[in-house]
Amino acid sequence: MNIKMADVAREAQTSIATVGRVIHNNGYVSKEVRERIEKAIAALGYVPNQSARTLKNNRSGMIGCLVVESDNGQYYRIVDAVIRAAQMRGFTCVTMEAPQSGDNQTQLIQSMIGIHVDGLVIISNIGITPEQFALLKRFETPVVAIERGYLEQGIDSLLVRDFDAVRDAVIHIAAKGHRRIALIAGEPNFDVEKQRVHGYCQALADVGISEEEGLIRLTPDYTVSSGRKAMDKLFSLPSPPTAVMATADTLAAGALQAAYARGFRIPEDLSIVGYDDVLSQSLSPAIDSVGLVLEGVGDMAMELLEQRRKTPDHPAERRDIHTYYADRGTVIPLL
Amino acid sequence: MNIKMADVAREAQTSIATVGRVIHNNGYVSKEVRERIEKAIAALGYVPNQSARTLKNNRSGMIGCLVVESDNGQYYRIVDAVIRAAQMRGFTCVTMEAPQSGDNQTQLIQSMIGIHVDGLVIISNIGITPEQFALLKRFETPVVAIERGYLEQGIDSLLVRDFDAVRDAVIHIAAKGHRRIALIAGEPNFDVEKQRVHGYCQALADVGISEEEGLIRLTPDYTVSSGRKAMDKLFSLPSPPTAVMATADTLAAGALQAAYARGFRIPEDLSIVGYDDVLSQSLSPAIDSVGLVLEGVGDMAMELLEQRRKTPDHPAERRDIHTYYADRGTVIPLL
DNA sequence: TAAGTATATGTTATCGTTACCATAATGTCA
DNA sequence: TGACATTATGGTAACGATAACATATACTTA
Repeated sequence: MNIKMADVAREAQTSIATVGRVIHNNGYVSKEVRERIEKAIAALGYVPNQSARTLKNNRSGMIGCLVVESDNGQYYRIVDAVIRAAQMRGFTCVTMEAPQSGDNQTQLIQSMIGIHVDGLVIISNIGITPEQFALLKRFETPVVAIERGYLEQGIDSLLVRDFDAVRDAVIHIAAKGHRRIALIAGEPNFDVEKQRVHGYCQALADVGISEEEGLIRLTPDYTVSSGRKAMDKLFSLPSPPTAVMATADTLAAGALQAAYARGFRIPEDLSIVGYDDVLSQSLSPAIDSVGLVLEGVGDMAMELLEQRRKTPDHPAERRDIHTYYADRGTVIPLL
Repeated sequence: MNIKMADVAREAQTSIATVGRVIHNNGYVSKEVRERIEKAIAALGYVPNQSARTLKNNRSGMIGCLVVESDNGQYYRIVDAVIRAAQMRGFTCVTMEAPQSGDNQTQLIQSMIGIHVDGLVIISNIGITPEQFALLKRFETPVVAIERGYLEQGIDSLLVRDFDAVRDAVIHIAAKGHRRIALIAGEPNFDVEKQRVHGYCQALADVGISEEEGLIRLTPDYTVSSGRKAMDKLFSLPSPPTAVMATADTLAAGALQAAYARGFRIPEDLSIVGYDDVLSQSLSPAIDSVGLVLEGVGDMAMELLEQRRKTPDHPAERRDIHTYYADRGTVIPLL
């Protein structure tokens, strides 16, 4: 039972065109007719057919959100921010998830084009191919990338300054007198993780500590048990670290488990800092962590899309997702 | 630059109808023409216009996912399951989030109707009004509810057997000899939480322990700090509990912090069980928790929608989201 | 050979909304 | 009293895909 404008027009004894004027609140409509139409809309429960509108207007009111799966699994917080920001501006968000496979992505991007999204947010740390971007360009779909950048391909990107965040955190640790600072990180296959490892190294260089290979543990994934194993390895070094920086809260949580298993106390026996600030306040004790300021992320993404829509040939822009350091007292001065 | 079937037809020197036959792989098409058309589709980068299809077919290929915000904040895992299941079946998922306000929901539901979703999944623990359901019914939109049920309103519902899960967990605790078993739960304003509290009480009755008001702590929210405060209160009882059941991992995490702050050890000094199994394996020690089996949830939702579409007047059906008990050894026999 | 069927292709009304165009009654100013 | 806005309303051709219908060969089979 689909009510359309024609039904409303009949009910209000007027024409489709006039109903359109009331709905869009433009043109001339007499008070009486307007009231009759409004009454008819309410009575019939008329809801505009979005497909017909999209077909006619070439604008769908939809924003696509393409998630290429990443191990660190924090993406849903970003998706959430995007959905909220889109909704706030009257857009609807369609979310699609791509397993890492690859060619499947092309299909999903075609679906996005098919439903004629007014903008596409890509959340990923693995590659979208140049051909895929070309496809999007052909359909004049504004695109913004989050987490991993594609600036060189002319795509506006919204990135975390992972390098700076880790560097600052490690400098903070060193400032408390620590000299043997370990790093537990994921495999630096992805740009994000490379930046973090690099930030750690830079910090050491900054404060004049020489890098020591044994203090860097790269795990195959971001699981708690990987963190635990990494910390175990660190503890069994001839001279173990007095502080540890983990590039994920899950890894830090594992490190904590390893420490407790050996009867160590936090932070007395080991200073520790996590990353993402998603688990850290739940641990015992709540630990320091680097968090992302997600409030503005959705809005920034929407702004970039809007800007790109208006000026499609503007050079690609990079914006920062800011970080904060949650100090919970788990980095203490070395005795 | 929008390529349509007419463009493909021109390029392949044939008619729109024949292009349609190739696209839908039905009717008769000669080998040569088919090849010409396929070549043209690839060359032009033709992508079907979904809006036009929806308009003509009255099917959008979209599933709506309406999230009415709940405090416990685990909803995104369910959304994720729904998105995956929808995608698996060739559907696209549009997600909308409703703040608890209320009337805003009507607007979102109208949007869903406007884009002509083929089915709507409602994830919420607060109310959708009968009028809103009536609206959906008028547009013949199949609906399935997750987390909170609306069986009495004829809506298929997918529910967690919270009552049984908590009851079983508490019985498990009691079986180890504990008699003073505390409960840390949220305010039972929502059905979900009521069920859990009720499950706890029932378990005590089952094993012949008399309920003791002081051992039940209801917190205003599900934050870690609320859990900590609740546990603090429990510890300051004249005779504190020897075991505690929390209805959220965050609450359990808080309880753990409170225990450590007093120098207690887990599980030697306090047996503990969490809920949701989302944080618990990251804690030190990893604690027992009740988890949800989310694998099948998306599929069940899709099945119910499909069923409802085929038989709109079938009586409302209830299905269970199963739970599991993750035993990590934090419930130990009472000495 | 007539009748029927399998193969192959093209024409066009329809879905619901929009926006441009036409029509016409009234009001206003030189 | 024309000329021209202003107000008010209605008709209809797109948008792109679909499927019903029309048409026309070639191939069987009675």
